[in-house]
Amino acid sequence: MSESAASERTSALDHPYDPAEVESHWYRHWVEKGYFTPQLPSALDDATAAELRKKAFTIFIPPPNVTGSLTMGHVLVQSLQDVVIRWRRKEGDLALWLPGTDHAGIATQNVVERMLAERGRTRHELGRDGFLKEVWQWKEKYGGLITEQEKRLGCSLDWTRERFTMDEGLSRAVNEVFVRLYRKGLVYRGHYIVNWCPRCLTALSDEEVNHEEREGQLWHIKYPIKGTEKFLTVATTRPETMLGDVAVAVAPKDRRYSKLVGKTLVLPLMRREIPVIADEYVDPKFGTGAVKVTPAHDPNDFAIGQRHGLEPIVVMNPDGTMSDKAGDFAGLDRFAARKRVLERLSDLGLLARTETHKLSIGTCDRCDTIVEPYLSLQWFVRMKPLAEPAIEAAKRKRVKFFPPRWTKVYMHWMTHIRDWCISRQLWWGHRIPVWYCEAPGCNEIIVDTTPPTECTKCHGGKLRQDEDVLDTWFSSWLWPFSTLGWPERTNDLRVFYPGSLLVTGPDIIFFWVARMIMAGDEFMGEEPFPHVYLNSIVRDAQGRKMSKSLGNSPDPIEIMNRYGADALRFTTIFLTPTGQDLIFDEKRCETGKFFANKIWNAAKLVSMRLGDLDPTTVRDSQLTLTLTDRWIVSRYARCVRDTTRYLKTYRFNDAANAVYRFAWHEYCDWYLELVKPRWSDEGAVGDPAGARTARVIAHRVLEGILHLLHPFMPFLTEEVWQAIPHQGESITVAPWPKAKKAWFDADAEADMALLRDLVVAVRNLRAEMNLPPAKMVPVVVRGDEKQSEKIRANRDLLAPLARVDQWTISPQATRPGVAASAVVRGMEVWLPLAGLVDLDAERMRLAREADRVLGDLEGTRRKLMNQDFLTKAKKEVVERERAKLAQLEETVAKLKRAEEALRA
RNA sequence: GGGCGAUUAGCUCAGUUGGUUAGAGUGCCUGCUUGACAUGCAGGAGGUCAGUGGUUCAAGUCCACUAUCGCCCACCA
Repeated sequence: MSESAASERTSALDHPYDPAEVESHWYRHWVEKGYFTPQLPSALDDATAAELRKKAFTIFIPPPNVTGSLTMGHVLVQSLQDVVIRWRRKEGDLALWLPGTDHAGIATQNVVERMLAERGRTRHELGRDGFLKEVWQWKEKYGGLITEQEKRLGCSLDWTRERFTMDEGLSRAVNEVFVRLYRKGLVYRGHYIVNWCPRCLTALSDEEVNHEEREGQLWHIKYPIKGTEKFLTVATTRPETMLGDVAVAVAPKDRRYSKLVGKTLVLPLMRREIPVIADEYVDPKFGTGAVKVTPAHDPNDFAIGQRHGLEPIVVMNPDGTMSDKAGDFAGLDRFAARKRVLERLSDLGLLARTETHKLSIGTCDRCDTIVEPYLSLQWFVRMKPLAEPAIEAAKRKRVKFFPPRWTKVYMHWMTHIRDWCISRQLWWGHRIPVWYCEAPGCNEIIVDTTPPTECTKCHGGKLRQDEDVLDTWFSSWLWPFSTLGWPERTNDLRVFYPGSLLVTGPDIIFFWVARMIMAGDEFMGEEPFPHVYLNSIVRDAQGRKMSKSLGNSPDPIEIMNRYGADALRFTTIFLTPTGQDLIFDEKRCETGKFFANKIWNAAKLVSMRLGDLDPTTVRDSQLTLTLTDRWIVSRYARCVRDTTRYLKTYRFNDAANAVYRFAWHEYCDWYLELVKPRWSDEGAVGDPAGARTARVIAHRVLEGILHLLHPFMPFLTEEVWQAIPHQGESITVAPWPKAKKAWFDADAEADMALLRDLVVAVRNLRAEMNLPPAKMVPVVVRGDEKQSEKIRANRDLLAPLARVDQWTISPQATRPGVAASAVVRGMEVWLPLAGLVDLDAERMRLAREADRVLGDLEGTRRKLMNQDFLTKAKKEVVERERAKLAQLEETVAKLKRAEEALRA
């Protein structure tokens, strides 16, 4: 490398670390270079496809809502995926991370309707087409916000393959799936009780309803028995539904009521005559043992009604007001009606009593309105047949969950699966591909992927498409293959399906994960991914889930502005516990920022000291490794091995931790400090080979750290890597480090541990004695031959770290008069400090230390006196205890001697 | 009503198949403008591992029960 290049290089790091600057330009560069876009040949024969398939590593992003903006939850999920995909890319895989957004039917429609409301308009004024035009406009304008934020975060997504669930291609897949399932008899239409949101005015699936336990009331109402003065008392939590009662049911074997079965009651307030029937469903022990039957407003009652041939009466309108079938109460809101009904019953003396009662209440996932069980005509998917292969997949471990406990949650839902209500009374979404012939008397239903021009039966041209759209998740569950071009057998589909990993929150296991597995099995014959990693839920310092509505989620963009995207990513992952929730506090981002700064400065130091040496051209044979070099190389190898291993098992925080600890506390704190004297210019004069080695090793390990850190901190690592000597055009695509076996050096690690302990002991003594750091001290060490030899050989290395100017090291060394002392690995270490030592304080310190050791010694001694331990414990454990005992006894003796010496 | 998870330093968490003195980050205390970094360096204090009982030579780790907190599932009106 030339002079000028070298100085240019140095200047790149020659200013303080500024994340905003570092993160401002790389993303565009990466995208322009196409690093995130795996290329396939346009003509792809099967053999080549199979080859590429082996190299492919695919992650499908959980598509965020187009209405969304980045939350801390997204930051965590996206960062985790980016870590994996960047790591796999560096490992040489054909890595695809496919981006996109979800049209989010209800959520988006709500947002746009709110916007219209601000302009004083409603969607009904605009009409269906006009409204949809508004939504698309809105989507064009704001739909890109979250994807821009993903770029800011550094997500290495392939934007050339970006998808939206309402894209033409994905819509085709949706229609195809609907039609196939219909023809297989797995999609059907019918009148059933569904969850109805009176605010959103649509049906919901069971998963879109949240159940909350609330304190409510159980009202006991007296129904007069026709032709008598007597009553039959029923209990209910929703008295307004009595207006739609068509019967009262009792348990068949309930003696109390057996005489009443078949008799007629007069429904209060409605004066309708209804029968008393017997049905197994009724639990005689609950309430009064008599149940009012309202088939149009309760799923159980609906079933009872069907068994007994009772006609349901719908007493409520879709918006939650009472219908014209509700007599005097028509037009009242359901809760006003409830109050009124109770008042009237009370006036009539028909309210027997009221008791408090815990009940679970269903609310709309989107708007929190209390959901109403409501009889209506909807489309459903028969789920049992789809669930079977998906259950097998988990049983046979073709799909594995991380952490594994989520498997149970998945299995429980799968084995208790119920049919999926997929029609929504909305405008924004995939229109159901069903047409009804309007020719008089025809009634033909046409289900097809493309709009028919005439009736298949009567050839009439008057066709009306079903008004409803499909549940948002009906497109999301196809995501892993619809995004790749299915139903066409595209090259992308052949190479990238199935994917490799899914990362998502446990809250959408049912909504999305389970359904994707079912769709994969059904339409591709193969599960969409072998591994599902469920990430932590992000909570605030008080442990509350971070959410928009609570307003307790900080804006990630602001955090990035303050700390940097790298810091945010690193911190989030560093903090996320495997399988537990993440408690996030913005201030913690300092961890990441300070670490980035540390790396920056270490690189600056190394870069400065390299001078005009280009370490990438130096061969191993030109190096002469010292103990320090061998040690850091060995520790580095360990770090590479550990980090890679943690990534493989999705222990992301451990991976981040491993790099952090090694880079900071081994490489910076010890290695760089240890080599400083060697690679200084003076050192180079005396020992040019040694100086070169120190520079090259420092550079190599630094570069290795950058590689390991790159998935976590992409911007910083690219900037620094580009600023130091390197080969290749981007760290993004430079190979992931491999730990060579030969790098592991147990001897070097053991020797360094001894030297480190000694340095720490001396520092410790200095601190206890309140010696200023500038003051140099003499040190006397008495250890065995081997220890003395090691220390003597490396004393120049230790001198600057321990601030020692004069060493006495020998097995025969003696106490130098008045001294502070310590025992390290059996070695006695003295700081001769006549006049400086506070004798009393030092004696007390030694006594305390001896006490502590004595405690351990007692425990060990007791163990070794236990006959059972000696005979039953493993031999090496006993041996270890014996060695420990000897060592402890020696240490105590030495400490005692030191203490006594101070008495004299 | 079922199921799951958590309980280890002031705070947030590690702690593999039981086996040296239970670790890390952060916070706290002390001392340092040591030519990369005060976003730093060095040193230190701080824990009866929620409780009880059991298995074992040996339990933070395995088993049972209890307590507290959190989450999920469930059509008792």
